[in-house]
Amino acid sequence: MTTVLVVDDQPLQRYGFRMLLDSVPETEVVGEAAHGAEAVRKAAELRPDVVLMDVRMPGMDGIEATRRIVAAGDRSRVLVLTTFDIDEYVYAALRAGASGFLLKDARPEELLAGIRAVAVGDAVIAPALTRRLLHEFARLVPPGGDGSAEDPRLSSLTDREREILVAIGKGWSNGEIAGRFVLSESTVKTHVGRVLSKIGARDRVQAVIFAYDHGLARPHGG
Amino acid sequence: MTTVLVVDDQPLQRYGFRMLLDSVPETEVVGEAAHGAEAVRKAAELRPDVVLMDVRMPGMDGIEATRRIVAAGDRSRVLVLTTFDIDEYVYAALRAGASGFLLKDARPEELLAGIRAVAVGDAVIAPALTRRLLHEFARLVPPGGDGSAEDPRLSSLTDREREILVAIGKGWSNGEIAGRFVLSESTVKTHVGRVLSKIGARDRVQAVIFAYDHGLARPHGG
DNA sequence: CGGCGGGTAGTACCGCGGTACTACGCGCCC
DNA sequence: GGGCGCGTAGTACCGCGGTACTACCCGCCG
Repeated sequence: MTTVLVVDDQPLQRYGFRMLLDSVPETEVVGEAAHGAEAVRKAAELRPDVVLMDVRMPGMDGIEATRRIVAAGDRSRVLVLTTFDIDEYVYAALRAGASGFLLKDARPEELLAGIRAVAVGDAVIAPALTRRLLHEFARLVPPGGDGSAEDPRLSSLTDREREILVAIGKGWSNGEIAGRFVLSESTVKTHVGRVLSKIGARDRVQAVIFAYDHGLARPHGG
Repeated sequence: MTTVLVVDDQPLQRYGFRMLLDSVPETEVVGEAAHGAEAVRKAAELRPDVVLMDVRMPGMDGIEATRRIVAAGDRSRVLVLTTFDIDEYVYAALRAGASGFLLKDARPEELLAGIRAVAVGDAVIAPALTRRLLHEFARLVPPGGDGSAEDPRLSSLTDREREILVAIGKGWSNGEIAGRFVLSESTVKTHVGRVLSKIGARDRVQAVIFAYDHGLARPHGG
């Protein structure tokens, strides 16, 4: 038996969910909440297996409520529902720790399957959203090692030049690079010049951008 | 009617898929391939709506075959199947352009639902994999704009300064920024100087790095 | 042997970038 | 009114960065 907390500011919507979930033996609605604050409170009190969370609500929205419920660490999984598949909602919800994201136009069996999956620790994403999520994901995953053809400009760099480019990507000045690599600044300048010419960059600023775009430099966040 | 090309090195496995897919009216297996090279060839020849692709195969593997089929641009969608949910497979497959990734232990209706979704342009991920994918995704998605506390250095920037920082992140020179923003170069220098001082960067190179690390500049790939 | 790619190093030149400082118009608020 | 934040603009200065060109050493290969 999977216990569910239904969060939505529209009573009729909550009623619909309750009818659906209580109509099957495996799920049971143990509570309802009309806004984020109430959701957080009831989640802590009722400790449901799954929280069915609407995004758009007056006061505290579903994203913030999700963040707090997940942060509370009561093992409740949050399945976010929304009418609109706005990208920001999806990313924000996932970052907030949601275990799933479905559209309200999902068929009943899809919703039930989603709740089942979430309840056992899996995650679900509406197929229509998955496509964009994957596209975004592929863009974010660092290239390399997966066999995809490397940019010819990158391949044209010698090992040394690649090191120099990485160093540029760290924000080091020519003098700093010379120091760390135990080289003369003249040599560094020679390398830098060759790197810029090979990758088609006008100056080291564009080289940094190139390095980031090609995975030679990685965000260190914060 | 959805046409499907089944790719697997094991004849018995192909037989199973064909039986399943031909047992329902909405899908039809129009061809089979035993390895990557054959898959690429037959995909170009038969132009199926969906390619059901095994990962592990002798010779050209499913990933490389996926890459080539997608690159061919024949509008065939690739649904990758594997027995093992090795992370690298998933990421590599998605980067290769696969529209979906399912485990072979999926229930028949799940597989059919997956093919349906892929055929109409959506994407599917096995729930068990989705969880890890989301976790990874949340890690990769840059902070900012989603409610999480923003870096105080970033918040201290005025709107104008933020625009300037973005422009720096594009690799523009002061002169170019002045031209595009219709400003004098002096003004740009003033802004740049303030930006550098506020974010604690020594020069515009480090500003670019800051911009990337904080999601103000985004890779444009390639 | 000679040639070539790669790494190292130097000199000379110039311009963009960054800093310091001043200045003014504007909207806002006490 | 006076102050303040913000955006705008200017002048002056200097140094790092980028370019052009030359040069030498090393390992490899035809």
